[in-house]
Formats: sequence, C-alpha cells, structure tokens
Amino acid sequence: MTLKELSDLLGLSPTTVSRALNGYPEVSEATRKRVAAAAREHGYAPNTRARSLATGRAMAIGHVIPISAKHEMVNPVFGDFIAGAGEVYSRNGYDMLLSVVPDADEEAAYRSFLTKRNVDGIILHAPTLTDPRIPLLNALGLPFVVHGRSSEMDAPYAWVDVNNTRAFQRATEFLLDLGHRRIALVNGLEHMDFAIRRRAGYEAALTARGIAPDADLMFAGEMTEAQGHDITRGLLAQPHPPTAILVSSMISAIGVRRGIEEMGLRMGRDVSLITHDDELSYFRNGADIPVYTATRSSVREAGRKAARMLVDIIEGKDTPRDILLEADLTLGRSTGPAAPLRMETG
Amino acid sequence: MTLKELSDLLGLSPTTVSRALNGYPEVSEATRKRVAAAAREHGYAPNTRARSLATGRAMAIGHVIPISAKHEMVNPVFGDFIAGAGEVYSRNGYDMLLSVVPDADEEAAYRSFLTKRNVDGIILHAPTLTDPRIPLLNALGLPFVVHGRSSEMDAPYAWVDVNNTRAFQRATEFLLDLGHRRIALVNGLEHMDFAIRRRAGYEAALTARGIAPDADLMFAGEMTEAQGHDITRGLLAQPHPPTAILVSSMISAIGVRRGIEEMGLRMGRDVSLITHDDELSYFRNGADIPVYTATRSSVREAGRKAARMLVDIIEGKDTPRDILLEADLTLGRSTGPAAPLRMETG
DNA sequence: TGGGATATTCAAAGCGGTTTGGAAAGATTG
DNA sequence: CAATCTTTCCAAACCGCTTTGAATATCCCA
Repeated sequence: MTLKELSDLLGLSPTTVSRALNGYPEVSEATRKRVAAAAREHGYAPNTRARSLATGRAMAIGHVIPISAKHEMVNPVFGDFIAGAGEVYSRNGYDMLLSVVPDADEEAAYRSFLTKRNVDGIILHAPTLTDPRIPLLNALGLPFVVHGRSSEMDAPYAWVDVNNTRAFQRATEFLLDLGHRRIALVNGLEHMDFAIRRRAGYEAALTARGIAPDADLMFAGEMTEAQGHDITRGLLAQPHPPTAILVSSMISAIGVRRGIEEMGLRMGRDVSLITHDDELSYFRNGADIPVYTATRSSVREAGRKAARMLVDIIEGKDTPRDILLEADLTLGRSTGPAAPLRMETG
Repeated sequence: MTLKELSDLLGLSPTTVSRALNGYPEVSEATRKRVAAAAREHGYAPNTRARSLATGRAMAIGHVIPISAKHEMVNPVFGDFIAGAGEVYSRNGYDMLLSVVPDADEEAAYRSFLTKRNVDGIILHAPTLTDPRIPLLNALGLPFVVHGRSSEMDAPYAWVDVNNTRAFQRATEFLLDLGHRRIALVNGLEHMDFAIRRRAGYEAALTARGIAPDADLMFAGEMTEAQGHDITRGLLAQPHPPTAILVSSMISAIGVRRGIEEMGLRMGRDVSLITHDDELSYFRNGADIPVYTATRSSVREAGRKAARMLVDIIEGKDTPRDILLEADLTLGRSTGPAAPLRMETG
C-alpha cells in the first residue's frame, strides 16, 4: 500500500493524504478522520526510505559497537544501555542502527554513517581519555552524545556519565573507615576514561588519609570473570595480601569472589569487596540484602537519558548538554571491618 | 556530495557515473577508473535512502529484541549473537536495525518493519514452543531466520539451533555415570522452546536408566544469578537434596555455585554442576581447566551462521534452510562422583 | 566507402514520499 | 453584491539514486 494507492482509494490527492496523516492544519477535520481510518484499515504506513529521502531526515540513530580486537569481547553493558535507549527511540519514532566493528575500523564506520546519510545522530560508547572520535564527529557535523567522557579532550561535546571519581572515592573511604589499609583495585582497561577516573578517586581517598597508592595493588584489564579471579589469586598469594578489593565490574567481582573462596577465605570477613554495579538486568544484586557492597548506577537509565538528549539535540530542542549521574553506595554483605582476627557472631 | 554533483564535476551523466560505480559492463574501463578515483577523492558514497528507494532493497536486517515485561530483562546472549551476526552483515553491506520492545508489542514491531519497508529480512529470537510470530512472518512474506526452533509449529521456516535435547541428555547421562541419582534441573522459562528441549533431553536420560523424573527437582524461570542461587538454597535445604544440578545458563550457574558455597558445601565434591555455556565473551569458562563442566556452543557462531543464511535467502542464493549445531560436552572441575563420602586425594 | 554490429554515453522515467505555490469553494465584510 | 479572506484541496517539483530505451561514436568487414 503506497500513498498513491491510498489517495486513489479515497478520491483525494496524495498531497492531502500526506498532510492529513502528518497533522498539517490545511486539511479539514472530517477528511483527516476519513484518511486516518482508511490508513488504519489498510495498514498503511509511509515507506521510511521514501519519506526520509524527501525530508532529509533518516529517523534513525547509529550506535557503533566496537569489538575489542584482542579478546573479541563485547561489552556486557551494551545490552542494558541499548534497552534503555531503544525505549526512547521507539517512543519518538526513531530506529536504532547498530554497526558492529573491530575497534580498528571504527572511524570508517562513523564516516560511512555520514556519507551514506542513514542516521541523524550517533551515540558514542566507551570513550578513551582523549578520544579521537570526538573531534572526528565534530568535524563530520553529525549530532552525537557520548556515554561517558573524554577527560583530556577540550573540544565541546554532549555527554551522559556517572560520577566515577566520586563513586570510587567514596567506596575507598568507606573501606578506610572500616580499617582497611591495603586496598587493591581491579580496574578496567586504563585507556578507558572511566577507568582513569575511578583510579583517580581511589588514589585521592588513599592519599587524603596519608596512604601512598601502591602500584602492586593496582590492576587494569578487560573486565571478565577470569580477570577478577586471576588477579585475586595473585593478590592473595602475596606475603602481605590486601584486606579489601575494589572492583570495576560486577562480572570481575564474581571472579574475585571465586578467587577468594578458592583460597579458603570468606568474602566480607577475610577479604572485603566493593564493586561497581551497572544494574544489569540479569545480575540484580540481591533483592533484600545485596550480596555485594557496590557503587550502583543504572546503565539502562543512562541509556534513556543519553537517547533523550540526542533526540532533543537532533530536533533542535533546548536541552542540557551534559548529565552527571551520581552512583549510590549500597551496603551489602561483601564488606566488613579489617580486623585480622574476628569473632564469629551467631 | 551527490551523484549529480560528482557527474557534473566529471562532465559525465549521472547514469554513467552510477554504472561505473556499480560495475556495469556498459562503461569503458578508462571512465570507470576516472570515476572511481573522483569518488574516492571527494569521499562520495551513494545516499542509502535514495538508493534503496530506487532498488527496492533496504540493505538492512531487522532484529527485534523483546524485553521481558515482568522483569525488564535483556537476554544476555543477544550481545554475542549480534556481534556474530553484525560481522556478516557489514561484510555484505547490510545494516542492522534493532527494535527494542516490550514482548507484548513484538507483533507490531514486525508489522511495522514490513509496512515501513526498512528491512529486507528479520532474525527471530527466543522462539516459544509454538511461536505465533512464525506464521505471522510467513504471512507477511518477509524473509526470516529463527535463532532456535518452534517445535510444535508445523509451518516451514529457516532456523539455526543448538541440539539442546542431545546436549542435556548427554550431560544427564554423564552425571548418571558418575553415580548421581538425584539430579536437579534449573531451566529457563518453559514456554521457551530451548527449555522444553533441554528438559526433554534430561528426562529421556533419566527414564532410560529407570529413574522417574521428579517434579520437585525441576525448576524453570528467568535465568538470572539470583534464580540459580535461590533455587539452590531451596534444594539443598531439602531432607533429600540432589547431588547434582543441571543448569541452563552460565549466569544461573554462578548463582547456583554461590548457593552451594553459602551452604558450606563444595561444588564438584559435595554437589556436581553442569551448565550450558553460550561462550559469552566476558565469561570464558577458564582457559586451562574449565571451572564448570558444560555443554558448550558458541552463540556468536550461531549469530554468524544465522546471518549468513538470511543474507543468502534474501539474495536468492541456494542455501540450506536449517543448521543444527552440536554442543560440546567439556569437562571442568564442577563435577565429580556422587559418593556421599569421599577421600581427599593429594 | 557504406552499412551493420558494437561500444559508450545520456535523457528521462520511475521509486514513494513531502512540500511549494496555486486554485476553487465558502465565508466574511463593507 | 462585489471584494477580500479563509478554508480546503491539488498539480507539480523535488529528494538522490537506478534503470530503461534511445542516441551517438567507433569499429569491422564486405
């Protein structure tokens, strides 16, 4: 069913039918009703390609999902981020275009979005400390919103981010308050902006209490279950093992826990653990008392907010260009005082 | 840069330039080279929307990601499946269109793919035992490939699936061989086809050994960490707890393990566990000796295969319409003999 | 040298919408 | 009642590409 066919059916011109469906005022209420009814009845919906060719708007948002070339890893937060963003897109009539590319080919993917003109805007994922994609997108002139920040990039850009520094600073302070002095950090890859910020928060808290950050306690790498496990085994085999571990991802935290328990120790008693929790839908951190003490911030909500911002920018609406979300620090059962000896209660 | 501009620049007609770029024979090799060089130099790429309006092909594949309305859960396997499929799409010039919708609105999403004509084909995820989306898509006449099967649907359709029945039958037999007699099943939601098949395999193996499947040992639900944990706690609190647990997802398995250890037991010694492992990129099941004994099948590879099949179908190539992947049964450290008493070795 | 075959190129007609610039009918006004 | 607005509708141009059908240039061989 095309517009032409529908208009013939109604004895109207395509012009009128188009206007009726798009809510233009130059059409009587009676005809509008008639047109709407006929469209519904015949299941007519405008051909996206024709429409966007005519309007110059693609009505689609592009996401580039880079696959880490080394480990072929897909970032597990994408699923939930995209769920949040997708919600907003479909409510506003936008499609989501995904481009899965090895991280080396990412620039080409953005350029092709532009030259092929098949998206109106882009969400940029996983920015590095000084991310070349930002000046690139600025140069291309395509609206975009960054999920995260690129701290050493002075070009302007719109972003939605969690206050990573503060979250990890608070978490570290909390561990210090519990008496911990040797606190390890299991972080994400350190060219990632979020990882740098988290480390900054961690170091700031230590330094403020007169503790020098110890390079032997700081680790960075891809956040997998295996990463958490392997690092923890190494840590706990040291002559002076840490009494607490700060982790950047729930998935690594699961590995950390496995490491702790394989060494015959108990999480929360022998070794404390705080993890960052993106509230992935399949990893809800306990309903009643959370298993893990965590800095918590919903990545799905971040997806919603980023999508909302991008759509507003595309449509020329007035909107803030940056949103900083604060993470909660939720107390779970993975943390406890640092006392080397501890009475079993109950 | 449009085709018209490029052709003016070259002193050629749009027709010739278009043909030159698309490899038609009616253009001299000299002009073709000249055109190609100019296109490259000016960064020309055809406007996707105009092209597909003219050709009638969208050059895009649609995926509908249903969000479980009750738990707002995003299936964690999507990430890796999509990574595999996306690889194939981009190699073949297709875009991936994602539609994230509450599962109730799924049918509308498919219809809108058709009426808006913005995809050439669809991948159907997470089919149920008798999935109404299959006759719907057949009626719509849009090419599609199902990831999984819909066992009680007799309409024809193309699919890529893992041999779930066989995998779980083998896993169960393996546990039986180890002497286990009370084996629990922690399954996915039972309207999902894969869950039914897995249960069938499990029951078949038991029955073949003269053991009647026990409803008290069979559980179905959304496969989250919490699910695995809660069910396990319940099981192990029974007067006659199972000695082995068969799990449908790595994520649930992590919860099961937590449950086991919280009860002061040890996985692999006191309770055996076999899980299905989709080889999610962030959950590689141990490098050397796997942690979990598992029925293993790469969902990313399934994504590649399904995408390949769909592209071939769309392009009218001759291709098999069904692919059944066998899962490996890989031995890890989560299984052991069922002896109630057991000597510690070395 | 001429005429048919062949190699190149192009003008123009879609594809299915939106949008500009009128035109016709109806309502309002002096 | 003629003049002027409004309201309601439409014809035609356009978005940027592909493709059909035809025109022109070049070639080959009698």
